[in-house]
Amino acid sequence: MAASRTGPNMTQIAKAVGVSSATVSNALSGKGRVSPELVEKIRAKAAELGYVPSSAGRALRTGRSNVLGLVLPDISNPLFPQIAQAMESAASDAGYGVLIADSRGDVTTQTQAIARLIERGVDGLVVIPRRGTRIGSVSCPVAMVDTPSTPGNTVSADHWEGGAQLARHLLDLGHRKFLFVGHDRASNVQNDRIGGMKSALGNDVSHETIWIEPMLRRQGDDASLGLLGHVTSGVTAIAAVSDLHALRVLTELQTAGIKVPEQVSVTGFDDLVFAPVVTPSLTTVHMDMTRIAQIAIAALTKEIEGPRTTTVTNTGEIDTPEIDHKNGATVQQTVKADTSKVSMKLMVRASSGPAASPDTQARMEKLYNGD
Amino acid sequence: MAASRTGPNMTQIAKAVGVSSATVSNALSGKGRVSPELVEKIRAKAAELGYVPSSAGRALRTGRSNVLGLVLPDISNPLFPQIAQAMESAASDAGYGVLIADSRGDVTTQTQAIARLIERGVDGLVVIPRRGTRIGSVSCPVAMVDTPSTPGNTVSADHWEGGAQLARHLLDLGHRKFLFVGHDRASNVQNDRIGGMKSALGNDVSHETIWIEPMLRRQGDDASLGLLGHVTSGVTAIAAVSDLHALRVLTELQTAGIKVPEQVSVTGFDDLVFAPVVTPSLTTVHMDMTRIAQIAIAALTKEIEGPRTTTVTNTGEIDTPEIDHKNGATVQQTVKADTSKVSMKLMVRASSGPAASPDTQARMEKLYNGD
DNA sequence: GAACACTGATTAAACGATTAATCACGTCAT
DNA sequence: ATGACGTGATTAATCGTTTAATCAGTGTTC
Repeated sequence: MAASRTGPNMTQIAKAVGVSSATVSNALSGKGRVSPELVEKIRAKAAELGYVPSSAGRALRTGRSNVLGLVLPDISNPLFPQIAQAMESAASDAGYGVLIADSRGDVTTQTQAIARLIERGVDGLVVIPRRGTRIGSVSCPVAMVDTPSTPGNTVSADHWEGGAQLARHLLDLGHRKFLFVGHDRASNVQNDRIGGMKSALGNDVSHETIWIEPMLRRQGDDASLGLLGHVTSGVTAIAAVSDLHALRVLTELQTAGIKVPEQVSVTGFDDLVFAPVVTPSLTTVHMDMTRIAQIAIAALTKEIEGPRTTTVTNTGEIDTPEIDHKNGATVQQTVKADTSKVSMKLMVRASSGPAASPDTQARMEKLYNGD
Repeated sequence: MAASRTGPNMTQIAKAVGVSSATVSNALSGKGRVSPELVEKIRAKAAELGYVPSSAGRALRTGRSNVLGLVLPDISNPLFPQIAQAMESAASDAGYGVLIADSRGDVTTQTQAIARLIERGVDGLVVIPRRGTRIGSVSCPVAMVDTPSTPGNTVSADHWEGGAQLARHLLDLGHRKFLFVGHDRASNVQNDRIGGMKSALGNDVSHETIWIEPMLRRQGDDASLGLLGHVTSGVTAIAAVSDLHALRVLTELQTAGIKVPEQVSVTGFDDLVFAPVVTPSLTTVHMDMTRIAQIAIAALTKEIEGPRTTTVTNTGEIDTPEIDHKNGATVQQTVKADTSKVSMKLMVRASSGPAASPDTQARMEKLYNGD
């Protein structure tokens, strides 16, 4: 039950062409000194035989697998498809494969998942941490994607500024009484988003925040959020920290007979796949995952291909100046080494509209309640 | 810039304990003949030094990478998280890692993605094909996950039977006029689901099918589905082929002031993450992805670890009888070698209810239209 | 014309784990 | 006592690629 390799290897090509295997290696990689004609001949023979380099052999020799690990907090997160797609694409462009690991929302599992990836020999990790978990020291470069306010973050969307944009949009529409809907107090992302929204509000604006997760835990998964009460007391804008929760809000309001956006505006975050297809389509804030992924991958590959070989062995300089000439291929943008944030994009759709005046509101309410 | 391995290797352990590296290998793998005391000593030393086996070295020698490739039609598919999670989990239990590849909905890209995975040395592939694409011959075992009616399918949910279950549920509630909402005529999955639903209907039941994708192409992405017309003409049950489309239907109806499920029942498929959290919560049909993944992975690992080493070299027997004693670890259920289907589970929630009688319906309609 | 540089190729040694073949040694039966 | 056998370990080859070191030529230069 030995190695079940199918195709030919370098030695076979070498024999077929009549040269040494080193020459084949040099010809195919373009590294050593090989005459142009020979390069062409070797290329042709390799193609003819359907040669596929053995990643195992290469990995063993070079010490690099050209595979990155993607550690996800909870794959069932609806934002995950976007993340995975963007990361896979960026990694693929940079010549890397992506090995996934799901931490199922659990910190212990996350640690195990990371360990498994390391054992598989990944060259680096992209970690989207569970609720701002710190990652213990690992033996390979790590890029964290969380929020700018998380220590150790490498790159992320500027959730705060995205929140501010959204709030300004709602302010412009005349809204002065806000309800923020969060899921989980411990989430850095959610706190940033709500913080950003609050920061844009003036003194004449009132706001309140409710958290879904504790409500569900107390009252069961199908608990009502009691939005009707808030609407009756004058709230005209409900901003959820995710489209998923915005959807919950939207349908709860619609079932209660409240018109969106005529009576209440509803907004979300993330621009999930369903945001444009619901009625009314959801005003939300879009993350440029493609760019985030590019930056994360670029930061990682730079560190992998750069000088600092292992963990923290060398104490001295941290600067890595002379390595930007070789990767003129994929990501052109400058990549801030330390931590960078990518701005979000407001997507104005149909679920946000002018604030109803208190009069209008009272009238409509009467219409619906008193039949 | 040589290999940047961090930890110790077998030779170092061997030296530290005072034995040969072969003994270390045997001790850690439990394969050769090593005295129990020595095994313990080697184990201890390995743990002490923090030994992590080199997957590259092992892969090179054994010819197996212990990595599987997961080829997805379109990562942005909202069902993908479930798939990826289930596959990762099943693969991980079987000792395999999962390398992802996105084909971005394109057949050419899919071929390239598969090629990249092969180059990375995957031991097998799980392919969720784009619209029943046939996979060209590849040099490693492949498990296809599509529909039972697709040739070459390995395992899938029994979409047909799931559709039948759902239709029976709606029939039991008294519905006699159905509207099916599909997205794309070319999808095997969607055809199976609709076919299954139709198969359960009797002669006294009328039904019609609309397809979203052509409508969007003609009228733009925010096109209305014109559901109001169907409802006016007596449809009481609208069954979409996916929760995503069911959500579209639901919110369009709600916006039009039609009560769900009082006037119209709405159902979906897939039990996507938002299905339980919208109001009314969505009646849908759940896929047992965990089981599907287990079967797919088991089929794959069986073929990988089994006798048939490469592609189609041997013409004779396809039976592989004597290899079921060694995998008594993870998946206990018997795995049908050829093609197997996993039954779906009806999730009855709030969006489906008793059919309104024609009278009731007319009355409610009057109430809403004539105010 | 001899030292020298340059070019285009080869040699051989890794990388780390696995494993068939072998060996030393003690036990046991004949 | 001698050959057979079993046990616990070692030896050495192998997987396929990369690369530093080396080498044989061919011009070049003073």
